[in-house]
Amino acid sequence: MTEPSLPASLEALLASLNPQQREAVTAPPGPILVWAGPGSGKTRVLTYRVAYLIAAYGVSPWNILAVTFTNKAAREMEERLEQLLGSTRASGLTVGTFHAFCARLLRQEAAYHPFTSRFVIADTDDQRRLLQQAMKDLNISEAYYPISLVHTKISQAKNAGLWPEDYPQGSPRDRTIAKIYQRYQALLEASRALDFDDLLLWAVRLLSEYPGLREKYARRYQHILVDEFQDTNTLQYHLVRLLAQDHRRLFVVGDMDQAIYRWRGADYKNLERFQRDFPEAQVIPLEENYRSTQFILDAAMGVIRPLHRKPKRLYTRRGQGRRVVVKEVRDTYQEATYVVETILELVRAGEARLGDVAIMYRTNAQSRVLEERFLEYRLPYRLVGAQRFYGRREVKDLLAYLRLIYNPADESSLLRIINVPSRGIGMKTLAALRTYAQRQGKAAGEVLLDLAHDPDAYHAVFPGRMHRALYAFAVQMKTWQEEALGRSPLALLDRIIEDVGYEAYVRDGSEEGEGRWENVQELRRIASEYPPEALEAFLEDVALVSDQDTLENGDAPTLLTLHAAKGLEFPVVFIVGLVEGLLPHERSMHDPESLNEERRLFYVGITRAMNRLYLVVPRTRWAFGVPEPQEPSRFLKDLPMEAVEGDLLKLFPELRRTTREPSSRRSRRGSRAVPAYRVGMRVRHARWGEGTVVSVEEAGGDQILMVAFDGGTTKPLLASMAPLEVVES
DNA sequence: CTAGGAGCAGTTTTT
DNA sequence: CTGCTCCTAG
Repeated sequence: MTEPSLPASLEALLASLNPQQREAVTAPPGPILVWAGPGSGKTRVLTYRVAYLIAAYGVSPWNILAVTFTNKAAREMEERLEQLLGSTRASGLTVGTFHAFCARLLRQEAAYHPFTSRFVIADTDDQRRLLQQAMKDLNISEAYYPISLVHTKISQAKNAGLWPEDYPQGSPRDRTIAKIYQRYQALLEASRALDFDDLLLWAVRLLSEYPGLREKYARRYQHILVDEFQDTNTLQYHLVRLLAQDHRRLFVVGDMDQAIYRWRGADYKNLERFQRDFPEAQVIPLEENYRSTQFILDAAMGVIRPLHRKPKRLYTRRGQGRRVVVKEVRDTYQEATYVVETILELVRAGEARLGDVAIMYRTNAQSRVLEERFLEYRLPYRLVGAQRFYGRREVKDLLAYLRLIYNPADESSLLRIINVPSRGIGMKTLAALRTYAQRQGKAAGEVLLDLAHDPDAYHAVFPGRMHRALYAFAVQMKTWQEEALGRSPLALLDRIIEDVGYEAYVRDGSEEGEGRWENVQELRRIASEYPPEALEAFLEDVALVSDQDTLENGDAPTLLTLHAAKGLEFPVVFIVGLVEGLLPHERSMHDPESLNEERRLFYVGITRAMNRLYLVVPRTRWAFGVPEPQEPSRFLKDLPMEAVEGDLLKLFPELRRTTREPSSRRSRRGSRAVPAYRVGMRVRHARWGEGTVVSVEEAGGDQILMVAFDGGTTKPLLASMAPLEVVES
């Protein structure tokens, strides 16, 4: 490509970037890896990069694919580009999550897979249901193979790109899981449903198996950009590589320290894989932080420090700012009170508005106590979490109706609502229907449609009472399906609510019933945003909503998990429940890699804060109604004392001594830090000469090393004390 | 077939 | 303390 000529508007835009950002935005098309620290303006860089490609190189938006981590991020990028380029020049761009992109591809290319374009996306509930069914079919006991375990195993296999026939057959257990996996896939296929992982798995299969198809997409997407690359999984990486391997115009942005989705198959090693597959890639770091004040960055560096050989540098020009507050409280109730009272103080002092504040926690369950306190104080709040809404029974019921109308083969939706509200179709009737359907090789929903069409033919199949109950429902279903064409999702929804008497069913006079009815209204509101004929889009969107997508604008504090906080920023951040067992979570404590991930999660939380950061430690937590004493999180010990005020020393009296020791690891800032030693490193000792580190044991913030010196002796050494330097890492 | 009660098990993070 | 499954009586 020739040297681009720039419109004046773009010149001005580039002038607003720092040199590293500008380098990333204007780098000649090719493989590019941007190492973006927190708050370094990576969203801006991504957006401007797209704008630059369009404006400077004349690339058509049609030829650009940008993969974002959430739908919200996709929407924001589109809006920003429209502002930058005008809606005409920005239109035609493909932006979205991996899942959304794959779903679109699979609808487009229905000829290449067995699902037809009218497939539904199986959510976690559906997956459980189908797994249950699969195991029942195979006579496998849930006692030995808990659904959750089987689900995890299968999901992991899929995310590694393994089909049932590829599943490792090592142990008897593996063979059993492979069998379940196979049956589960068959059930999905019969329901014309794909689970979340299938979207990726099938997309990658089609692109790998059909070179023509791959070329078609690779030719269309001449430029590919991927955000949050450290959290891509193997399949996603394959997908990107399939599309970019020829033209190699692949722009990825990532930060290993923010890798927090290993548990769902993400692998930050994809960053290394990328550099191996695209050795000519230009690597551009974004180092300056524009978000946080220095004390907050110091805290972040302290926490992430043990994961690095070399200390990580994060710097800002925003000044030191206020110290990070560490607060010890008696229990989670006092914790909630502290959070609310502190917010009120900040607001009263004019230091923050309600909407500036975020409260982050490790597990969703922790939000409850906080919510209660907000209600008590009559303070508004925003709760982030898609499951919170879309997981509700009434919402799932109504969506199941819509899904069934869209795809009558959708067995789990049928099972869900065929007797909700109850219409006399019980276990017996249902069993008869399913047995018959199975014998006919049809889906139960399709049998029902047929029954509605020709009831007389079924008198021999279903005895009197059964026939009547099934027929009544079948007719409704058929009517809805005929009406679905040309109707808007909202109109259809209203029709269903009306026909089945869903309002009376939900509003049983209780307060809870009113709450559920409100949820129905909220679902109607969401549906109302879709035009006629948009049932498919509506169903797909609600299936793929991310937590962040539910974050609305408004002047109220935000409650969210640390995972959901990724990519966001807030002037004031509280991180609550900083105790052993929650952060790090007890289920992550026994595996070093998971433990590191918990540490990164804390790092992500800290780096969301712009001006004020509060870390709260409740010393008691109620588990199953019983008080449990809590130990403060081990990660707090890594906070640099100078950046912190409050109860840190009260929580860890032993830190007091350590600070005074000039030779200790946590010595004064600015003095040479002791490196984090790792097995295999080459080191030089003042007395013993060079050697290799053969083992490392973490010990109270220090390391005990065994070093095999080249002279033949092996010595134990304390990292902070020994006159050691690293020769080669 | 439904409703209601007793008894039970269980808490990570999410597309 | 919850939310679920299982069981029994109408």
